[in-house]
Amino acid sequence: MAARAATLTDVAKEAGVSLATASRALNGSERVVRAELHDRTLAAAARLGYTPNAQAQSMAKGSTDLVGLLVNDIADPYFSTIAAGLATAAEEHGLLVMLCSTGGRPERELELLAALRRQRGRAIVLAGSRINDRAHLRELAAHVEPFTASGGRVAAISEPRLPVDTVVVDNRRGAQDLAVRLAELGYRRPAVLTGPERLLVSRDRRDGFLAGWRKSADGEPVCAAEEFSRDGGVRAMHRLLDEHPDVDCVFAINDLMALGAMAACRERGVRVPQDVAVAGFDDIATLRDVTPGLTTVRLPLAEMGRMALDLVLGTEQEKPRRRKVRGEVVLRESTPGR
Amino acid sequence: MAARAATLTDVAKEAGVSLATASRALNGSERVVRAELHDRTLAAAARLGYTPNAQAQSMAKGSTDLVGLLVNDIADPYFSTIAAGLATAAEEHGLLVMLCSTGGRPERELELLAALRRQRGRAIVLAGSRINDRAHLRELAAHVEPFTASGGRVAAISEPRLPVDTVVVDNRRGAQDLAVRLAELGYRRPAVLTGPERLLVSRDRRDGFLAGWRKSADGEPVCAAEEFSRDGGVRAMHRLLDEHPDVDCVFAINDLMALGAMAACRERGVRVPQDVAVAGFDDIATLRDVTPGLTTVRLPLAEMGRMALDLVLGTEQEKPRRRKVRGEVVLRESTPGR
DNA sequence: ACGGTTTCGGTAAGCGCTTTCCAGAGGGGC
DNA sequence: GCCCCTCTGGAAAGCGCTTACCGAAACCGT
Repeated sequence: MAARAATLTDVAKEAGVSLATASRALNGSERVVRAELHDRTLAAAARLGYTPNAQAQSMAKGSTDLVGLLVNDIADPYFSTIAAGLATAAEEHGLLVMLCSTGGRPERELELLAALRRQRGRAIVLAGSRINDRAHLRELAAHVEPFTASGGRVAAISEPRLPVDTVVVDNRRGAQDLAVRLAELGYRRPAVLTGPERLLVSRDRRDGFLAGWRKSADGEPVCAAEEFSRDGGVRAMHRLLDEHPDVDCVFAINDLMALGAMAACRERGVRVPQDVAVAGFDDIATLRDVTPGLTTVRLPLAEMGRMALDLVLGTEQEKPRRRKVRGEVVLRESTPGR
Repeated sequence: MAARAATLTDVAKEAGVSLATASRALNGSERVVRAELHDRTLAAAARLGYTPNAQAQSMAKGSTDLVGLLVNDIADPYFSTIAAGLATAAEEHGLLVMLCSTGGRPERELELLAALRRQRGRAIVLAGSRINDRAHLRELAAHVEPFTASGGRVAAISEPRLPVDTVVVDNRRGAQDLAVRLAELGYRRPAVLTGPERLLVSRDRRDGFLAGWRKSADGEPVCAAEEFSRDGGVRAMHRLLDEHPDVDCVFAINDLMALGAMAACRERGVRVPQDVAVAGFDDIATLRDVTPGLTTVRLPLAEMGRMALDLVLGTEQEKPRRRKVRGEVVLRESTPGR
């Protein structure tokens, strides 16, 4: 049971070669080992069920093949799609991903960042939304700085608040485009279902929507803030319908909230889209088949994961790079127009 | 830039204490260090931005706080929900999760298992569906055996095909229960949309359904096999409607395929549930709001992740343990009955 | 006051690898 | 026949930590 795992020393002994030779035959590459010894070593390794100890290897080499990924919630399709994209890219580079879920808790984000730092990964990707909190941002930066200073690389997928390479989602612009389209479709009494104020995504999307709307139509959108989730969408929509039963279209800050909003409408017998139109943001794949088809702003989520890995693996630049990602409005049946 | 990260030796020097003292003050716990030296060390560490090197620590200690999780596809809500459950449990134990996505490719599964083994994690959880392939199963076992032999722990979430602790999903039973309920609801011309034959989940659910059906009604269900995904569901449903336009209810082997099936119906103007009823399996959270509400078999996915971690962290038993998970039929509007 | 027991720093031996450096063997050119 | 070079194996020095083990100092009871 607790028989120690076979070590390289064991293999060397078993094969009757030196430690150095065993290492070269099994893992190293530069130096050539005579065919006979080579085979003998491999045979011995197989016999003992030897697997190199990655920890020891990376200590000796001074580098790892780990990259860390920090997300808000891995069960959220937004993040799991990003993670999948990043994982695919990581595979191509022979890297292993350490995926950590913060649950949106800032303290936990710091803890996990520290843990990732301890692991001495080659790079870390921060995929959660930044929150509007100077103190937390400072602490984050305090972790990031020494990591990058000692050769680690960090990238973020979110708002460009950290001095690191960032895949910036143009949330304002996407929401603005959507607002313009909705106004063009003839809606006149809009509402916005937002997440918590401190979440930058939420703020940016709302502000973008407001800006777009003001540009193209009269009437100020009403807002309802709730938790950033399906259930938050339900609650926000109920409140909205209580307080402003006359709205004719609703922009939910993400698809999950939009889903909740539609569910709330169903509960009350409010018809979508006849009585009220609904739109979301993200274009979550599993939600492309809801009925009525949900109008949304498509984000290339998997691609964003890949981009972040590219940034973090590319050669370091003087200044943090910014890769902008634009969302594309996708009109579906939930907003047929008036 | 590439200035080496601060090491414990640096800290010790900076604080004017010995390496041992620094180690004890910062990481070790047993031995007490006089308050003055303790503070001096912490101050020095802070000044240098020191972070312990987890690799070195675990080499020295001979144990890690890593647990590996192998899934088929992290973008699939089935797996991401399991992953989230396991991650939550891992957090409570202070463990870090290395999440790897195999993409359903058996070779990749082996590669990743080897990689995880190299990392010398404390435990590994295999969450993919087993496939019906003796050779592959043997290779898998060949990796698992030496890992467990040297003190590593392994658990699986799937079919009990591997000699390791397993969270067994009673797929047959769940599908059988569903078949019985559908028969009771008065359906008479059933069909099954399955995934690839080699996937055990797929086979078990289909066989369970067939068994349940035969028990409770006449008429043999027709089957259509396709890829295990939303798009597979679309294709399977189209084929089914071409070849057997008279089916009155369809059981798709998972919710994603069911979603595809519903989409296919919509494309053709076939009404769900009036013309054909649809049911799925898993009860994916994001799909609970599709319309019509999808009848399905609920699996406690997050809980399963947690159970797997418990198994793998619990004390080792002589025999592999099996924790059975039953699915619970949830009837919704997609199967109102005839 | 003295042996025995704590208490607490420090020294050094690993943990499992990689890699530098050295040495011996063999080969080629003159 | 000798020197120099190439080729390949092995010895050993780390990589950054933890943790026996040792020894000095402080403290106890008698």
